[in-house]
Amino acid sequence: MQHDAAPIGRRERNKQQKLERITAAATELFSEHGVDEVTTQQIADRADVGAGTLFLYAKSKAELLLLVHNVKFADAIERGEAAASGITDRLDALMAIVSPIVECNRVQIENGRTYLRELVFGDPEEPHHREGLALSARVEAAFVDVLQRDERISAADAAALARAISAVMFISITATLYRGLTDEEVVGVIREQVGVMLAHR
Amino acid sequence: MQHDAAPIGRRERNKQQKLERITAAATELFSEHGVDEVTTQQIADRADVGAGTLFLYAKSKAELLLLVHNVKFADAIERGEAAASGITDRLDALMAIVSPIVECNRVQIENGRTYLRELVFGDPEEPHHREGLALSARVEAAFVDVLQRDERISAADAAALARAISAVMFISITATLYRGLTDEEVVGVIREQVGVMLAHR
DNA sequence: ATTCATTATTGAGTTTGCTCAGTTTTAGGA
DNA sequence: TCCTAAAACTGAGCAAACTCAATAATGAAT
Repeated sequence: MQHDAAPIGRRERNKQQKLERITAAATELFSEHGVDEVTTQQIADRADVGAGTLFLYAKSKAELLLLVHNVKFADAIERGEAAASGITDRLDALMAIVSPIVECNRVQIENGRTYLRELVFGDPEEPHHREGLALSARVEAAFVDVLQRDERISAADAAALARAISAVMFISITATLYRGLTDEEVVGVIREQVGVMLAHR
Repeated sequence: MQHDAAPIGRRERNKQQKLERITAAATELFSEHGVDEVTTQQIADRADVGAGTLFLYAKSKAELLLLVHNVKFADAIERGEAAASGITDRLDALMAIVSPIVECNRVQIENGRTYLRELVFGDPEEPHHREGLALSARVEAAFVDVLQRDERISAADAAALARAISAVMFISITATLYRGLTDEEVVGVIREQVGVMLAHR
């Protein structure tokens, strides 16, 4: 055996396994109980690592949530991009991107809110945070793509509009004001605002 | 003496004085060191009350910041409203409301970010939070006022646009991405987005 | 003035995210 | 195989927001 040319020793393999156990533990516990109801100790226990070890793999509990939730966010974006490409109406296409994102951040509403909060307010130097920001950028790029189908909209204007749409989406998903609404109602609130932005264009 | 008809006994007076001491202590310490660098113990000490007493007057450290910062926010809004009323151009008028708000939340950037974060993510049942939300509503109303000067914009559209502008303002002030910008640059970023929203209207 | 129910205050104690000094494990050279 | 430096791991301990059982102050009724 061991015909593996890659420099992967026991050490590297162990690290990888630990990261996987931690990720799995955090994913399960967060989605079952919500991020606020889970202690880092519980995660460490289930991952079978020391309490301190956790923080070698993610610098904070928030980073741990980013690590876990980025996967779901990325999936939602992918679905949205695919859906949008098949829709000609601009507003409908934009909302096809928005919808899965709203949904994915409201499956466990506390987690979604905390995730987005961390994305805006957390430390952007941390690796999982960076990945989350990259995903956000990808969403804006998708908005720009749709907006640019209309050649009357300049690149600069499309970029500004995409930013504004992102801001509206963020607030509509996270604000406590909208906590009681259904996913569809939140999407409706966003659609209304985006619709007005596009009016006469 | 004591020709005061109001039912204000020693008890009520003491409570009022304590609240004032706490408010003063929090205001001074927060603005001098930033909310994250101040402990509730320090505030209690300077206000000359027990550590537990603090939480009878504000349910959390965040509520304490809301209590303190609401005053500055209200002042900024007032100035903005006054300035906007003397400006005919719609975009300029909107930005006259935005500018003081951006400024006031960037005097001590950490406090401004935490304040706005708490406004969106905190417990809206708490009294000082409610007041903050009322101030936010007042800002949106001011936006609506300006937008409604153009009778081609329906009431519903004005309300939707006002919400969107608020969202853009929130993100532009708080996002870590813009941390390095000057106040003027942040205002510029907002102006660009609001300008595009209003284009062709 | 005395009693006493109500309200306000207190600070020691709890919880929990996170740190760090000490220990164990690994890889590779002699 | 043994030695050693570097890397990884650990859990006791720290800090700080917040709680709560015990205590004190208040004011109305007698």
